[in-house]
Amino acid sequence: MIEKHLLKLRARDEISADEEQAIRAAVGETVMLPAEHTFITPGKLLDHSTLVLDGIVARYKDLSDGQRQITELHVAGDFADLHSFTLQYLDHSVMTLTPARIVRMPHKALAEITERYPHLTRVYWFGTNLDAAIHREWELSLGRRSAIQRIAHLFCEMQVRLRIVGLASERHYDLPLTQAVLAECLGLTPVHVNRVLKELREAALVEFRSGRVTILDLLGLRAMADFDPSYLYLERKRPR
Amino acid sequence: MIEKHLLKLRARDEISADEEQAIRAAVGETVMLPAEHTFITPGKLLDHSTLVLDGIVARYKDLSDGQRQITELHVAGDFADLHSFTLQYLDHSVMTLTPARIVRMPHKALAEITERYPHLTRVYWFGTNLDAAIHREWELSLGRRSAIQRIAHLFCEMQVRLRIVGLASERHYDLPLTQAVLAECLGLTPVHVNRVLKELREAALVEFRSGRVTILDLLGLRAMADFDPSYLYLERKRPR
DNA sequence: CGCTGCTTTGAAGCCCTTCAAACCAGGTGG
DNA sequence: CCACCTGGTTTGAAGGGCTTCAAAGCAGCG
Repeated sequence: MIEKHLLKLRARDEISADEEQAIRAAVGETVMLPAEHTFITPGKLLDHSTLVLDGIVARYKDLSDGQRQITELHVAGDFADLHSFTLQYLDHSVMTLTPARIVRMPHKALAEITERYPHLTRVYWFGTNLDAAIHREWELSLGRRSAIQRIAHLFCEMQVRLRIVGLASERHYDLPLTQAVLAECLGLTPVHVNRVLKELREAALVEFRSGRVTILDLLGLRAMADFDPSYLYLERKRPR
Repeated sequence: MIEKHLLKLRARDEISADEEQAIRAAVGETVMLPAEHTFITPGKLLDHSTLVLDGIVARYKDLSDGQRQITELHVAGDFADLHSFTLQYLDHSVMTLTPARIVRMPHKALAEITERYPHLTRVYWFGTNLDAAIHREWELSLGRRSAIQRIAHLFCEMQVRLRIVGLASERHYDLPLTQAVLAECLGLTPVHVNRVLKELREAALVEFRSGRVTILDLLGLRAMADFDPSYLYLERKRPR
């Protein structure tokens, strides 16, 4: 059930059998959420965090004129809102983009983990810092990368993140999003996303069709995007 | 010495005298850094975090073509890199924009805090999550706000953050940055920042001259920016 | 088989960039 | 005490990347 979450954690640190057991004990029952469903809104007091088992989930912020910016995509194995444990309420919304399976971890259970499992606490603190690192990389994309670079970069990021949890190969993965949703991730209009996808296709770098990404030239795509995966913290520099 | 740091913490949570003492005991000597000095580079293993006492510090990321995006500004009272405690190395650089006074907190000392002061641990975890919230708001600015809105928003944010630590009044604060640095925060060119600053001045919303911000119309400025300070988590919804 | 939501394409326009140069203030040295 | 230098600011003109508006094409589905 939480296998993908464990895969994600173990890609960055050792997780003992004890710790694994603590995690398993902390989560509730599996819940199915429909697509396009906003299940966290800004300012609402929260008493649990949401672990994604399946499907794609987005954090987003709205402007008062209705414009929307997605600030991070979440996939199987991710907590969508682990930061609500310390923040209590969030500054953004969280919604499903596809139908999704989730489990909830009560903040009470998280509090117990922080009392009894100091290493696991640091692993989860690390987890929220990894989300922040992804935010920073998106700031760089939104601020300085061209449209074609932004799209290429997003496809590179998702390939790495999905690969960790066994949902991507070197060349393929499912990403069942519309071009309008991509536009909301990338600070672009749907029309322009469409045009740039065509460019990427014609440059034989990557194809995005019916919710599936096919990478035609991984190195070329990474070069186009100026993609450096180190912000995903998969390299362990030194064991503690 | 760390008074502004305590002001920042106490704006969001209670800090006991014991905890205050623990913080004071954890920091080393005051160090002066010159302006324009990059003191943290990506990938470098770190054994301490940096608390800013004075001056302005920036986190930034570079593209290989030399373009730079500042991902967050830090002011007196902020940790510039508290997240390095769990991350060990960073995905970005950190530099002084002005001469700065800092103190270092060894990760060893932070580790002891996490063992002996569970509440203070959560306060610091909260602190890194607050940085992430600022990153998200900047993603929204970079992705969806116009140039004039971005600048207005940054001035609103800095007014609130500096006010907390006693460095801003309702209408004035020092922000000794060049227009080129603002451009690197906002994903714009220096030329365009200049033009938009003129617009804001002529609209009688805000003036930025010789490193000082004068807000002429706070409500108008906030309306222009679609500024909502709740992402800075100054509202305590419920005591724990 | 027509509806619905998504994708694709075209044409026009604007926001911001690029390139270039003038302006200005503060600091330095003759 | 002014001439000079330097880094930052300001302004102009031209261009381009992305948006806007509009409509056609297309695939899945009841």
